[in-house]
Amino acid sequence: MLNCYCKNEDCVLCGAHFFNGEDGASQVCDVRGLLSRRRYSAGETVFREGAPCTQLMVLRAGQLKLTTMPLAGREQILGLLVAGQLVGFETSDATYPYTATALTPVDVCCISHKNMLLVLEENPSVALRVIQRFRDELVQAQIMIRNLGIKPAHARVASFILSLVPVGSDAADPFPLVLSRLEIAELLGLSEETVSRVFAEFRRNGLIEAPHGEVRLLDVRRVKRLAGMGAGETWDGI
Amino acid sequence: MLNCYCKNEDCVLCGAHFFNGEDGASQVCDVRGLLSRRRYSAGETVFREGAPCTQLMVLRAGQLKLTTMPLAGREQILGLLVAGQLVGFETSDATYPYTATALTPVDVCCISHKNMLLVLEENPSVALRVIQRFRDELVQAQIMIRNLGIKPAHARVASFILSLVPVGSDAADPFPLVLSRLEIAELLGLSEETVSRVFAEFRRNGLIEAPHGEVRLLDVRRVKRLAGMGAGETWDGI
DNA sequence: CTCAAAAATTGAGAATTATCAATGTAATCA
DNA sequence: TGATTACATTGATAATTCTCAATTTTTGAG
Repeated sequence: MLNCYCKNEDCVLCGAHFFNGEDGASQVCDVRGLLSRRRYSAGETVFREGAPCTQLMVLRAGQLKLTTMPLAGREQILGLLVAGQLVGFETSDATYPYTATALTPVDVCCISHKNMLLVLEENPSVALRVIQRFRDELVQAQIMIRNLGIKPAHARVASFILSLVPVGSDAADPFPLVLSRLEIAELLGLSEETVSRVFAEFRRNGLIEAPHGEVRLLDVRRVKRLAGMGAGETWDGI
Repeated sequence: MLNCYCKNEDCVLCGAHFFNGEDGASQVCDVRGLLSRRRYSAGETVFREGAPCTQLMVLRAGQLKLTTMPLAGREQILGLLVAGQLVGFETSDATYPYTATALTPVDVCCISHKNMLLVLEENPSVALRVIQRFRDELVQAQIMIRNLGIKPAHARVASFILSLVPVGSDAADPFPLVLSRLEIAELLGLSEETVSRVFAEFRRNGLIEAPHGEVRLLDVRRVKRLAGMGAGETWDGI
């Protein structure tokens, strides 16, 4: 039995998956007391860029957006976090390098860096999991770099829409869209108006339906083709 | 005494800094036999995107660029690696997610993933170091995202030039530029011509000198101001 | 339910950047 | 050295995207 708040199997800190040894349930997690749980409602700031960073958090439920200080009025969303991801790892200057804001109601497990070090030192498998999470985030960031660097507006929006499709769901089912047009723009490095226009164009061309707060893919093939499209390839020939 | 190829103190795998315990030199690294060393000359491909990924490498000397498969003719450089950084960590599908090319003569220490796992399991402090490296790379990637997302061409080029200044050197000293204009363009998400024009403009305005293969900052203040500049701020008013 | 506020859409014109094309310059090799 | 090739610069034009402004739609409060 696991002495911590988390229930599901693949919590980085305390899921059975992580703390149990090769032989199944024989090893037991003992991080009760090290963990605390917090909840935030949609729109709340979880932490602000520059604030002291002393806790590592595991996102248990909900979605977060990470943003930097606006530069010349514009904000840039650095990434979105979903359940299972880590945030707030120790920095060289012990301050958060970005602001985290809840996009939906959010549930996090917190552990102080000091305690996290103890856990890591005693549980090599946890360290491996943590490394794996960071690697995944790095891969995500590299995908963003690629998108921002070479893709024109339609392709960015198409990629973004595809990235929203929940894993294991039928691509034809509608899915929720928690970001506003402005937030999508901030994520994709575009203006709000450009995002709106691309959505309109996709709708006109029968690629998607986009009632408020959700999206439905009508033509996955074409959206995928657009998403992979680099600059210079024609749009309406597809 | 350390039984491995690496000599300097902060090698992730075998530097004294990493393997020795709190009490100094009492713990000894024993990774001889696990490590192999490889060298590449400038322009050589270290590994190619999609190739089987079985080794973790520590860049000992030189610089690497990481690129993805060109999309519609354009390549995107995902990042540059300098001495001390890790590359080739295990992926979910056991293939490299990008191509690594030597920009200068390069020297790497290699270790198989299997052996790396052993090292990580036995040396928690190595795991912490590895996590730290990944976090640093993630921070780097986020800086790139911010640059690509919100900065106009001049600001990107200015940031790039500033990022080249070797740490601890006088900012007024010239420093080498190993990337071609095209490579800079691929890194910054611009066209080769735009990069060339911005360099020309910087030169005309007395901000830099840029003889072949190197750069020298003539007016650090103004370059810094430009680097921080977002879209919409005027350029020639500075 | 109605009104006020916020978000999304649409249009027109301006700014930035890309593309195409030509020319200049530097490095390389026989 | 001269020829060849790659790299860099510059100009003219086109495409993309942004900005500003005006509407329309949606949301939430009372």
